[in-house]
Amino acid sequence: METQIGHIASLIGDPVRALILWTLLDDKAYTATELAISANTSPQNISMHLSKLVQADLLTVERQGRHAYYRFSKQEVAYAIEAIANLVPVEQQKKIVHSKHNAAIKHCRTCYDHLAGNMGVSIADSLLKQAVIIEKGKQFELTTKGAKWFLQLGIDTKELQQQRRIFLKPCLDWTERRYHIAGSLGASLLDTMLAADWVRRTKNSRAIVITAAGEKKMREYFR
Amino acid sequence: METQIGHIASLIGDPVRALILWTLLDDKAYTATELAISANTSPQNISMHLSKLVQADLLTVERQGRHAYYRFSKQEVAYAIEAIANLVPVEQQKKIVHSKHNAAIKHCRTCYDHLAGNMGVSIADSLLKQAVIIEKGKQFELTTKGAKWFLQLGIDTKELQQQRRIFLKPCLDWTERRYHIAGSLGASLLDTMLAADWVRRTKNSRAIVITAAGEKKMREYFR
DNA sequence: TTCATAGTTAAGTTCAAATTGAAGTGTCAA
DNA sequence: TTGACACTTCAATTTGAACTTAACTATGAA
Repeated sequence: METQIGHIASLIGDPVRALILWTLLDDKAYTATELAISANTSPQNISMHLSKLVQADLLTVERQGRHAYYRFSKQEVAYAIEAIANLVPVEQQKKIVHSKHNAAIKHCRTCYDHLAGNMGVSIADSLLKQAVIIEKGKQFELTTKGAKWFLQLGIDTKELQQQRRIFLKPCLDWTERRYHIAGSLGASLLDTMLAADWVRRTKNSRAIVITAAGEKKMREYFR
Repeated sequence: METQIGHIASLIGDPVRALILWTLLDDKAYTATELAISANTSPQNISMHLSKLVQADLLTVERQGRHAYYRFSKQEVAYAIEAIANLVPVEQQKKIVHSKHNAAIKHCRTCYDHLAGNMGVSIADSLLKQAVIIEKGKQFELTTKGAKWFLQLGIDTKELQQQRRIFLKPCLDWTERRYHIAGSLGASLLDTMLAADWVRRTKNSRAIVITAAGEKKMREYFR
């Protein structure tokens, strides 16, 4: 029995696999490529790791066409990971608080040209909280503080406002049923994040993956 | 955070450390040497592993004279290990049942010259169940089947019965408040187990440690 | 004091497991 | 049918962590 426990624990213990499991903690299915990006490793390597996790029945695969979707095989896997997370020494726990928020924004999609899904909604929330934007009636408005905030990211809001396209508007996300930022401002926010490699597009789908570097930066800017 | 989880999991994941943690699961304190014996490795090596576990705050040490007593630093450690144990595939779960019994007999002592404590009581129970011995009034009696059983272990019961010393009697263990096997039969059972390296005496105490090999054998003979 | 024991520390070796590189299978779209 | 893509497999390489050998500290008993 000790042997089996050791085996399971060592599976969770590898840095790459820990990242995989952490990513899957939102209980959604991810493709091998998505996981490779978020764990920052090669496709061959992620494939090797995933097959080990499947063999130990921590994960299951579902194959659809040329994609392989990986997810937890049972809830108990998440429980075990949370129990381990619970052992992380207190000095290092500050990071957990942010990470929990992170976990919530892990799954995200693009809505036409701007960020939607959990992530888009979370970003909109954060910007409202930081008074970068404010709600006016059924619209969003940029504050003067907000203009400076976007300038930090290299986004010139004055220039965007002169374009013909609608500058800023709330967009209702049908999965979240809450608002996120659309319009030219939302689009250039996404462009900036893609350019800075905070997030990457996956081919053939509207899914977006957050890179390791992006996670840090987003914590900084969106709390 | 993922990194921390990976770190903790890899600490649990090492075979030797998994054995240490499994041993400590009864929530008692063990010395380094006791743990070295039950994990079947060298003192230097166990010391290295223990210091890692202490540094990660999974264990705490208490030093008394020249002994170092190790125990879980908090209950959460046991929870995490149980959560991982919970992930062991069903085909391999049969072993758990035995192991739970095992955990129960892990802590044991000697009573004069025979096995007492949890282990002594468990062995007595097993021998009664297997009809190696039977209860007659307030005494134990060896069955003919039992004589053969002891012969398997290389113990000649006929010879023992001719000695002046009392052959077989129940002995009440004050910690367990239940009976175990004393008399010359109990003594030679312990001798045999020591000779076969199923268990070892620790110096300076009445404690007895079960070796890895002993665990297997005892499962075989005592179920 | 001397000797044995419990435990730790440090340097060197060994080995298993992650990674990389190269190549192959199957799917989808032009 | 061709090429791009998603994923996997296999051999070759690298590397990090466990283990070993050796030496040292501290406690306790003769």
